[in-house]
Amino acid sequence: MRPLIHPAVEDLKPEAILYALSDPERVAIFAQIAGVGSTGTCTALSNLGGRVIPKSSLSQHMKVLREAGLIRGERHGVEMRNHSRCQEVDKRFPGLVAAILGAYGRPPEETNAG
Amino acid sequence: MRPLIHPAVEDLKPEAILYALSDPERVAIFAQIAGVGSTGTCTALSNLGGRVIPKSSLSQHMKVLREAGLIRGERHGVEMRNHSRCQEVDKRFPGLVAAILGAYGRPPEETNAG
DNA sequence: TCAACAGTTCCGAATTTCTGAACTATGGAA
DNA sequence: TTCCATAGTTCAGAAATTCGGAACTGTTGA
Repeated sequence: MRPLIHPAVEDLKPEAILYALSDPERVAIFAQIAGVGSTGTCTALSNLGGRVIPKSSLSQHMKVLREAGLIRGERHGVEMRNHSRCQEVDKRFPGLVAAILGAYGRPPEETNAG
Repeated sequence: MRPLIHPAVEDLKPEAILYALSDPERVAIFAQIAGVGSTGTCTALSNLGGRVIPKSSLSQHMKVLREAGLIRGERHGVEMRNHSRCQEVDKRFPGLVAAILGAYGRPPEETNAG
């Protein structure tokens, strides 16, 4: 198992963030993680919006979000807990994540974006 | 030659906009078009940032930007003039384009974004 | 009618994405 | 320890997408 990659704030790339959030399924995952009261485990995320996401696909989605710098994953025993890095991203690219979630109709006030 | 497709404001999709702007080459093209004093023709856009973009690739990039609703293309005689639809997009998704261009280090004040 | 020009479409090669199957890592029970 | 269950990752082949040279379309002017 390779170690997880979490880019430093100064290494965040707009193109990676935009690409990660150009997929509605990843946006749903990210919004869930950024939302309040989510455990952010893959199990909790595998059935968003009615479709069951295969776990290999979900793992790839998480990797894309992680390597874009949007979420941070930490192993806790057998499970992985994911939480958003909105505040760090917002420091680097002010208003970006909030504007994107807003465009998708995911009000930033339900998350910690912005 | 198929007619050009320009989605109506109410049909704009965030995922298409994010995808279109997740490629730095397309961002450079879009910023050039959104910038002041650009003719917006393909010829004027084929040599941005030092690399010569093959014209078939450029045509595809323009199509992606057009169908995302970010630019509008109009035939004028033999050439195509492209101009940005920032103001329309901003009405639908306030602050989105400005935040994205800002993240790429393309100050919105040099364009008509936002 | 012809040539030049601006851009589009075609199509094969290269790259990327998707997902079932196999695998790794951790924790708990016996 | 050994075995099993759980959570997620990695592999690998199929499907889809992207890239770009060549051929093409449509317009203008000679």
